[in-house]
Amino acid sequence: MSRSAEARQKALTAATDLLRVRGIPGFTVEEVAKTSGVAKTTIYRHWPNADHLLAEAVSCQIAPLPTPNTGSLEGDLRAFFSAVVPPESLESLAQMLTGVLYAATYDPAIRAALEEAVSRRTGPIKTIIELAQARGEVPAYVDPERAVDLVEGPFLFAVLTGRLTFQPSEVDELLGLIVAGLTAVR
Amino acid sequence: MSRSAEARQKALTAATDLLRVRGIPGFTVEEVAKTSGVAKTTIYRHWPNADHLLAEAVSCQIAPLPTPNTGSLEGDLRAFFSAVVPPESLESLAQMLTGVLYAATYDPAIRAALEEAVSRRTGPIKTIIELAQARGEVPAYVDPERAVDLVEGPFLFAVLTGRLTFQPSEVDELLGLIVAGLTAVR
Amino acid sequence: MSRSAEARQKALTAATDLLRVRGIPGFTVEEVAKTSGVAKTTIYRHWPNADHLLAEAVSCQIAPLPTPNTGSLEGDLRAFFSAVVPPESLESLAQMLTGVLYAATYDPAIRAALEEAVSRRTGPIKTIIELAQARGEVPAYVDPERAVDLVEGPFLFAVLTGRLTFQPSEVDELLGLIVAGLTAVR
Amino acid sequence: MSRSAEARQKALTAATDLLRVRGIPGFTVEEVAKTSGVAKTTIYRHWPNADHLLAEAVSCQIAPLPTPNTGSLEGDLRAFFSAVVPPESLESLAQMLTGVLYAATYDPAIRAALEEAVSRRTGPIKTIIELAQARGEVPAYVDPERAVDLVEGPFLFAVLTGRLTFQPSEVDELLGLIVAGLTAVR
DNA sequence: TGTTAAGCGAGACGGTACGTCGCGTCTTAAT
DNA sequence: ATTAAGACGCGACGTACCGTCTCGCTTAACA
Repeated sequence: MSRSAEARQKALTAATDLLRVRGIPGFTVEEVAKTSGVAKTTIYRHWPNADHLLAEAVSCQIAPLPTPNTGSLEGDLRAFFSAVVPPESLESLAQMLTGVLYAATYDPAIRAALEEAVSRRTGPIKTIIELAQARGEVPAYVDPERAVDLVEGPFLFAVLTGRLTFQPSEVDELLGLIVAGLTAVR
Repeated sequence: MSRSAEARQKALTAATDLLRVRGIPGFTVEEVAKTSGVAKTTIYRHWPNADHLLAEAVSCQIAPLPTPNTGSLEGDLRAFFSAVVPPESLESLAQMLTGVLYAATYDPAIRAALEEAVSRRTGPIKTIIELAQARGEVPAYVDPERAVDLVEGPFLFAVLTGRLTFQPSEVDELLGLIVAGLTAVR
Repeated sequence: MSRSAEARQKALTAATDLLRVRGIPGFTVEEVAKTSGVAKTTIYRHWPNADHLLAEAVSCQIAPLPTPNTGSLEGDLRAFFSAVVPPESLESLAQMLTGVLYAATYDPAIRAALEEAVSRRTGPIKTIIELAQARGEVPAYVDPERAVDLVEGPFLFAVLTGRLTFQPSEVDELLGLIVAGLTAVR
Repeated sequence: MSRSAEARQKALTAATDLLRVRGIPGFTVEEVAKTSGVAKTTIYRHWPNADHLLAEAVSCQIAPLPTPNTGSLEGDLRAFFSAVVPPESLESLAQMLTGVLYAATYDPAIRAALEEAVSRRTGPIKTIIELAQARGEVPAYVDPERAVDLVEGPFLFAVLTGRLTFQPSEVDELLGLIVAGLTAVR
């Protein structure tokens, strides 16, 4: 690994760790520099400002996602969410989510990074929907984009408002409503 | 109005204006003090820190919400959303939302204020659901809490990811899916 | 003493000490802040930048100067220089002098401060010259400004080039030449 | 010219130009490297640090000096100073002088270089003095070193304090006093 | 004439200090 | 007793140069 890439990686790792341990309020370029052994200057050579580093640190905490294919919409979604869910703490998840969502509102580059990260989630979901449409489970007139809103939205809302504990029963209930919405023919 | 209340009001008004004009990144206690003519000290006497002032400034931008009663679930929801929606700019809405959501993750008081604000929205929706259940439109076993997630979530998600322009057709489509989900009997 | 003046004084004292101990290369706003207990921000509230603080620290190391009146030019100058001379180390004197002289070349405000400090020295000398002219020791056509150049210059040059140890014999010799120059009638 | 010498020369030329155009505050190894096309690494291979490069850049702006021989002390000195004087701007002269004088205070190598440059001036002057002593114009007991202080000092002082415009009348006046000091028998 | 080692450019790195911004606290004088 | 005014301590920001460190590539001298 090139010298440059090594420094970058060390900084990013330290940033990710720091983020996990101290959360966004404790996330500081100065601290990242100190713990990583990478000079602050170098960090700023790789990221234009603290928020960008934060965004990448958040983004690289999002695991790569599977695109299950169980044969039914409900099975696929259930598989997807059971694969995705479990962060150590929902609160720190909420904090990171909101922190980055916020930063994205005033920085186009962060917004772009966020979109990329989001699409890593929405992509599989869209595929799931389209497979279901191919099978006839979901009517063809349903716009997959909106379907994604319907699938992701309720979970996001529940997490951000702190009203979801991600107990299986809750997830089941939500998924049931969502699947019903998608499969009902009108 | 008491002298104290007057200062508080002036500060809050200035804060709200500042928030609207410059957004969260430009929202500063120092600036609020300057534009309002209220001393910084005084502001800190009324709010424990900047985020609390911000939270209140955001919260008082949220208009009081109606609880429509059109006789059908779809009608009620449509009425509700058409009454609520369109702020000047979706972007500034997203910014304020994320900003406060973020602040709420590390400050319990703000979290409480946020919950209060959120419940001003979720309350009417819950009522709408319960009315629909009373009419038999929505099965009784549906937990109104989860129903609220289903109703609010998709819109929030679409707004935060910048994928909703709130054109009537989009809103219709989403509402269609949501209503289908809620009314389907399984 | 007002709070503000107190902070200023503490910073200035620390700056002066630091300058004496570590010289100009070790003179740092950050260090002044640390040793004085005055916040860096506050230092910058009192001085526009590091050089200005430096200039003041130097300037306040220059003791107030007497204007002797012994009745003869040579006696006056001898008294003046014997009162002024002995800094702990000629090297640190040279360093401070050159440092400030240099800073003055690119900063008008420092130049002004320097001029003030210089005039604290040139003033008494000019007076000495004028007294000597009144007594007839020095011809009337001699411009006191030039006379000051003649009096101060050789010492400055010798100090800056490190060729003066300020042994009495050296000083005597220089003063002898200077007095001769001033008193000769042409 | 060897490849190495060529790079050295290019760097030095660029340094000199940069110094003339932007003065010491704008004098930067980085900028020298950029404008000269010589890599920073190479520059550091030729000079141990920025100050040494600066010193050499200054030093090579000092023209070689004549040792006039007009037959009289006053004539010689007048010839010497008229040959030397007028740089484009006295201010930039003062800046370079003070800058190097300052650097010399904390770096022995620069001090040595400075001494060399200074001696290029003091040498001729000393010769002038000694010739004058041989002719009997200047008493034998005068130490040529001190005489040099007397000759150079006033001009240096006047330049550094910005009180000399080098108009002929000023120079004449100073020279008059200096010559008087040197030739007076006591 | 081919080989090799010294020297070069390019450019990132660790580091120190800079000067700035905003926070939340504190003091003082006026209302 | 509460306010306006404004300085303060603090922590982090992002920047500028410093002097160092690989890295390939050139080039000149030696085999």
